[in-house]
Amino acid sequence: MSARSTTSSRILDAAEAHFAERGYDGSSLAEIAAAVGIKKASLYAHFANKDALFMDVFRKALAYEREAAARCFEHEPTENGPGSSYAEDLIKRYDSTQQLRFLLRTSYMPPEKLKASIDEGHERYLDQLCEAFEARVRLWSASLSKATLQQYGQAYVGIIDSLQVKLVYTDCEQAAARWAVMQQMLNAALQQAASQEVSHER
Amino acid sequence: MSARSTTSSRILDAAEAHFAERGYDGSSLAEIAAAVGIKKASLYAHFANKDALFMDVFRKALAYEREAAARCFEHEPTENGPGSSYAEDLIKRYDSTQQLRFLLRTSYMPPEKLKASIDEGHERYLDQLCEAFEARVRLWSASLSKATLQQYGQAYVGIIDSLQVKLVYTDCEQAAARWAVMQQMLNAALQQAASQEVSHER
Amino acid sequence: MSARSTTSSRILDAAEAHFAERGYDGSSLAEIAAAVGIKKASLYAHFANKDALFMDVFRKALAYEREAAARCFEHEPTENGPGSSYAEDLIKRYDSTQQLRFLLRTSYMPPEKLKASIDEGHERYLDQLCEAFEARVRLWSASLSKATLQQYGQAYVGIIDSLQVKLVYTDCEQAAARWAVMQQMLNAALQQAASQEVSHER
Amino acid sequence: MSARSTTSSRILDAAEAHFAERGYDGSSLAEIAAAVGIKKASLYAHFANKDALFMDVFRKALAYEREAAARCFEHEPTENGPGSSYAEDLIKRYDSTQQLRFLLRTSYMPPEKLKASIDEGHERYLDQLCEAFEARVRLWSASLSKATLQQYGQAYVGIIDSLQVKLVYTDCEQAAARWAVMQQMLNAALQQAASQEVSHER
DNA sequence: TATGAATGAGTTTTCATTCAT
DNA sequence: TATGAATGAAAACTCATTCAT
Repeated sequence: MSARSTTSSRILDAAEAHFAERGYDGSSLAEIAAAVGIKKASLYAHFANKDALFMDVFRKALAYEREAAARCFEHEPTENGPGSSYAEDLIKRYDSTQQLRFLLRTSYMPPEKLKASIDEGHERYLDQLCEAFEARVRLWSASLSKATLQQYGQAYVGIIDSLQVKLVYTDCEQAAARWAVMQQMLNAALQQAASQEVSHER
Repeated sequence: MSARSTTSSRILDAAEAHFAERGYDGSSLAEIAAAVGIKKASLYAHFANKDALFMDVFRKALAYEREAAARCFEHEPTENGPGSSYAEDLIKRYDSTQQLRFLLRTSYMPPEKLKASIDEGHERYLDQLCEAFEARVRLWSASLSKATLQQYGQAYVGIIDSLQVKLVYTDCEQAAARWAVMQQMLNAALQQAASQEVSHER
Repeated sequence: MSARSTTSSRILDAAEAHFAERGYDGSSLAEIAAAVGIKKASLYAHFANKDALFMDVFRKALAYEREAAARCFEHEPTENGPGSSYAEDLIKRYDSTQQLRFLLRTSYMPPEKLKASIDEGHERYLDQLCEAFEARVRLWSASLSKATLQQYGQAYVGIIDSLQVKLVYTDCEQAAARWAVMQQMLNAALQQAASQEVSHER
Repeated sequence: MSARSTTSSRILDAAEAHFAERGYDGSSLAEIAAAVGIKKASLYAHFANKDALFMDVFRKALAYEREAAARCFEHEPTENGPGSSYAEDLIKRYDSTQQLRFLLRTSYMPPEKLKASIDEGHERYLDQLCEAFEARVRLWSASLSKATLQQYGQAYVGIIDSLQVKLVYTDCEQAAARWAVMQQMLNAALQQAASQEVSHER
């Protein structure tokens, strides 16, 4: 019924798990097929080749993450600190850690021959994040300069970076702890910046 | 005459470069040997096998990084914010990026079968960092509670994480920019904490 | 259609020939594949690895030999000396020398890492031989003691040993000659034993 | 002091052990060297190459066995059955089993490229055995025909074959048991032959 | 006499991929 | 859609041998 047959999506899941845990080079199609319960040759009835399978997994993971981010920023209550919805959602979505782990690993250490397409996708994600954050900050304080906004956009992405690293390689409790401190720092700094810029304006 | 023969250290360098760029699975001994200018069988006169070579590269890189960190914290001028020496040194040592890239990649995505030893080494590094930072903070403000200290130790490690990520996957200018904001946030938050704890004490 | 595909059984044959002539260590999968007319990677579509192939050849050869022995002892005419059918069949089956040579070589000089399984199989074969011979002797003369029976069972196995050695490493004519003398000796001794035990009984 | 330096003879011993247990192909010079406590390259200061080392071990083992046989037959008491001294000596010399195992393995499954020289040596040994036995039988009963003598020479060699197999692949107790029965059979048959030939002569 | 380093040839095994069925 | 069989390429590793020291 669905556009993608059950087998295809089971392959995507198994592939994601293997790629997340062992990377592109460390994952073999035979093992992925075995995890699905089919034979290696059968994979080719669903995907053109290993690269295509990998890129499908990547596109799916990236799309999911971008949509999650978009949703978070869209509905973020104004009383929360800017970007906190997404950060907290990231921690709450601990069950999708496999996908996140895949995404991180792939974004930062893409297989050489797929680097170009992956980098492009990853950058679009970071830009989206940056822009969404800046938009929230602008709502929160209209007075900040373009340069300052960008600066804090970068800082936010840095915090998300460190959060994801903690989340994926440690656990969600430690990630939550890290977020608590990071958020505090971020907000303190933003307030300071806002007050300074206001005084500057005069 | 030197402890490590020239060929052995050239192998270590070439291996580090390959492992950093392509990971354990993506690197082939044939290519590493070719980069050194020897035949692949000759590698086995210097290293027992691929794992041993990899672990030697890891140990060397880890030892270097830990020494660099130790040196930075030891000589850190008190007027600087805690942990800034190492953060700035990290950015300055951009030439050693290959080693750092290897270290990061390996620490966060170790080859499955070497995971145990690598994790152990990596944790020692993080602990060292955490402790050194806490010691600096204690010098800077003796009044902070144990819990607060630990919290900020974790935050510092998070900042170093995000710095390393930026450094390795973008460039040193953007890393410097990220550090500028991160440092500002960190110090603002630390001052806030210090003043709160003092008021608490009373 | 057949239980074993044509290619698989051709591999078994070629492997048997190589293992028989050069032993486990002296045989290379590349040569076996070449003898079959396939590429060495194709072997792995039929057998998990060299050990599995070797053990399959061993099991096949052992099963064949045990069945041949069982058949001989089952239909042995009572007028023949005990065990003569199998001994003579061994010599007649000169065409299956390759299998026999493989079996002997493997039983007495198993590759170290497969020694356990091979020893087990070989011992079952020797036990079968011993028991079958003892049963025939019992038919021939009911009066012999258990101990004497066992003794001659061992002697028979010894004769089969020496016969096989001669058969495999010289030729069937010399083996036939050896059997002639051995048989004469065996029967003479058996008669002597029978007469002694009878006199003992009284 | 001795013609062969201590190291050389230790190499011969280690090589014999390895070749006896694992065969020519299964033994590596590196392991032999390690067993001696020297490095692989050092072997070449003592032996031209693997083949030469192997042949030296073979020659030594063969010479030892031929001398042992010669000595046994020379001093064999006339009251013993012909060939019994050597058979019993074989069993008594259980400590030299390693050498015997090497000799058997090598004689019956020589490495292809050394087959010619080895076969030649082995045949000389068998001929010696045969002739020595025939000479003893002739002493024991002058009346046997040339053909009969040869026949029993072959039978004796067959018995020695089966004895060696038992000795090397089982243990000396079982070999002794086998010899007991075999000897009984041999002597019974010889007496029968002698009486027949005598009656024939008339 | 001993050895560290190097190497060509060869080993088993894995892998992604193809193709007829 | 699934698979058994086949394969070229490449992987890690071993081995006997050489040579300068």
